[in-house]
Amino acid sequence: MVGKLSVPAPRQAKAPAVIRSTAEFARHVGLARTTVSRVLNGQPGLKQKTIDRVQRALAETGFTPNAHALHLKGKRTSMIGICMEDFATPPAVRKLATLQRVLRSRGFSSLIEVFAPGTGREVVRHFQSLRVEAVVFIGHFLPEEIEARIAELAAHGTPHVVIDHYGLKGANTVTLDRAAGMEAVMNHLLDLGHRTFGSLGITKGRPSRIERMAGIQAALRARGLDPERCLLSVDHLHERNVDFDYGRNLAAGFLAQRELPTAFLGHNDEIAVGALHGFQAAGLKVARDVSLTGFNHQDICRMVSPTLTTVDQNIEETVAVAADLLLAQLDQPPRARPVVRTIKPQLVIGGTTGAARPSSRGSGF
Amino acid sequence: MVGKLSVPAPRQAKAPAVIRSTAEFARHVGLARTTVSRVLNGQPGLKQKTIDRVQRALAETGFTPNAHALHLKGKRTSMIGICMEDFATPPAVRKLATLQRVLRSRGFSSLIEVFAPGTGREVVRHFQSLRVEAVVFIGHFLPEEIEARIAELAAHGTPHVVIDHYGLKGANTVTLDRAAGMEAVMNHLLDLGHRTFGSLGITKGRPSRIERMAGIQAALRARGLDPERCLLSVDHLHERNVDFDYGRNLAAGFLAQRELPTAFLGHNDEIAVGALHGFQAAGLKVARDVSLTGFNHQDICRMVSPTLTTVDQNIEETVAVAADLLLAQLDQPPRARPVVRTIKPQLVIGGTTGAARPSSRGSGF
DNA sequence: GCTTGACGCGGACAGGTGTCCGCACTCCTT
DNA sequence: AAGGAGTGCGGACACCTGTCCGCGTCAAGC
Repeated sequence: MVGKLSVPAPRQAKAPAVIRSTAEFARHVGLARTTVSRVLNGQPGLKQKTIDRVQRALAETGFTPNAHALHLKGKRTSMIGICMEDFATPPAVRKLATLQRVLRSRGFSSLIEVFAPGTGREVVRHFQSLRVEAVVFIGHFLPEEIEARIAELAAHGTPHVVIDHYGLKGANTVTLDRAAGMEAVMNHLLDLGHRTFGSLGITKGRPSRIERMAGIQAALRARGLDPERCLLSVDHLHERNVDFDYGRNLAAGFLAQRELPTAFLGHNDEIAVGALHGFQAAGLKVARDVSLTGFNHQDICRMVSPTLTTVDQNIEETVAVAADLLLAQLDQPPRARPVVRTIKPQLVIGGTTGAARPSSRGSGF
Repeated sequence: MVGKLSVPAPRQAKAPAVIRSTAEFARHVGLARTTVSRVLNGQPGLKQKTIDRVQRALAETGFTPNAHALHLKGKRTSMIGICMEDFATPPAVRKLATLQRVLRSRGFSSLIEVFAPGTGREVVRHFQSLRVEAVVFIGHFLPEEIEARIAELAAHGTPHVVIDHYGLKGANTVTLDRAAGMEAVMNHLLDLGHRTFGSLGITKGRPSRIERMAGIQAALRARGLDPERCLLSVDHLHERNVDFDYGRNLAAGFLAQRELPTAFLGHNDEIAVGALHGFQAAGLKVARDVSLTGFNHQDICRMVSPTLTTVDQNIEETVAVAADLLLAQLDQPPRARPVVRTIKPQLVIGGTTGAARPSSRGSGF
């Protein structure tokens, strides 16, 4: 009775072909459709023997009620739409993985699409047609496009949350406080005696209180230093294509200059690792000759030598906050104003940062 | 008329709240439900003016027919269930990303779940209840569990394909020919004069013609060499936890031995990079003193110095073949016998492999 | 002004589900 | 043996859609 799970289904069975509805299933069991339905939904007033009969047939045939019909009857779809910028950014993938796990544990399934420029309308329409209960955006997008989509979602009463893209109008947002991250990095370096800093891809973006540059400037000013003179850059000289190569080129660019900062701030870990190789190739000993930091705390930070000082994104917390924010909206009337939460990152000290050399090549300081 | 996309919806509009059905939408437009339906489905016999009226309202309200009701009417769900082993393995994530893109381009959406041991039944049941059109498995799973799930899918006439897990009974499979990959690696190293090889995590798994060890042995035998004497291992001495650390530990393990092979075969890129650091920390110059290879051709291969010689998985082809195999099953009766396809990988030569030193520490050869 | 064709309306059905309700059968109890 | 509780049956409805069909309406052509 139990071990009868033969693999491809016996050839000449009385096989009810494939059971596709409760009606067929009931016929197969020899009961009325309503009776089966009552068993499936745990209603009282049924003999234990009958219940067992249905359960057994259920296990044997693997029949499952049609989720679409259930939804039509008013049951929630328990589907969450997730829009990814791409699958190529490791931290974004980690957020997706974490989010999927969290949603799963709360009984939701994840419908994942890539939200490429121009396809946004289509993607969101598709989610709407499937009546997803909410939509999550992970990454950075074209502001006008995502704002339009969020407006559409709001018009339909579909909750949403944006992870990482800060400053969108009308958007519930959870994002890392990158300023705090850079401030921690700067304080670490300043404590080590560094006074001149090279930017590796960190540029002034749309100014905001949580943007990287804001944290750098705040840390410098807090010690009475002038950001204009302390922070150097050769970013404009190089094209950003592959981050690793970009980092190496930036390092070479700095080395070609007259004045060399004592510390370098990588926009992310790949760029920092690229610069690490650039410096090492030039014969410098990183940490002793120059200090170097990354951002994101990816696996690669531990896979280089010395290990990279970097900033951890606190992805678990980010996703937990985002999920809470999202699910809290499900059974409530839409909020009047969007909610914005920032997450504090954490400095991870590795082997690429050390005390500033008393006298570098002369920094004009 | 067109620019009226105000963001949070005007406060005191005559707002038809949220339009959830064609009936409501039709009422909003001022037409009969059937008329609207005809417009939506492009049926003839309608005045252009009427069509325009509906289209305009459609654009304004963003109404979308309920996909679940459509499916109930017989329309295909166009959903594919994807079971991932995890999100932590970069090559697996790249396969997922590629597959998602390919499926999207063919009009299918991806429902992604993690197929953790013990949860398989639940996951597949969930897919079945949503009436997905097919299921893809990416990664390695418990053989009995996945075989049972595939049998269930087959019983319901749901097509499937397994990517990467070779040797499952009754499973349509697309997998990399790892033996061919290792054979290419070995021929490359043999051509460079190497005769003794250290295994970095490559063990004899379930023997099959496409398993790594088979390729190593084939290459050695083709040159009249004895695998038993040429291939050395200290794998058993160390615990495999974090691959990078494992690789470094293995390198240290070999260095502690009396005889040092001239070439080392990494089970994957992380292990190889770990070993690279291990060797470099011991003062060896990789490529000159020892050669080293990885597997998978991840980004990290170019981010170490020297760049890692490795094997590319040909992920694009793998996924294309898998998708074709999957979609070909959609409109056809189930095959009697499962289809198994193997993909040829490609050697990528980097800077970690070089000519064998004429006289190593003595290899007993 | 009348005929005719074009066009929109509204009722009906199917698809799978859960639930309600009246009915009939079975089996136990007295 | 008869009453009654327990239990299963089957019809009906709603959910939302696409489609068919008969009917009403309106405008154009003569």
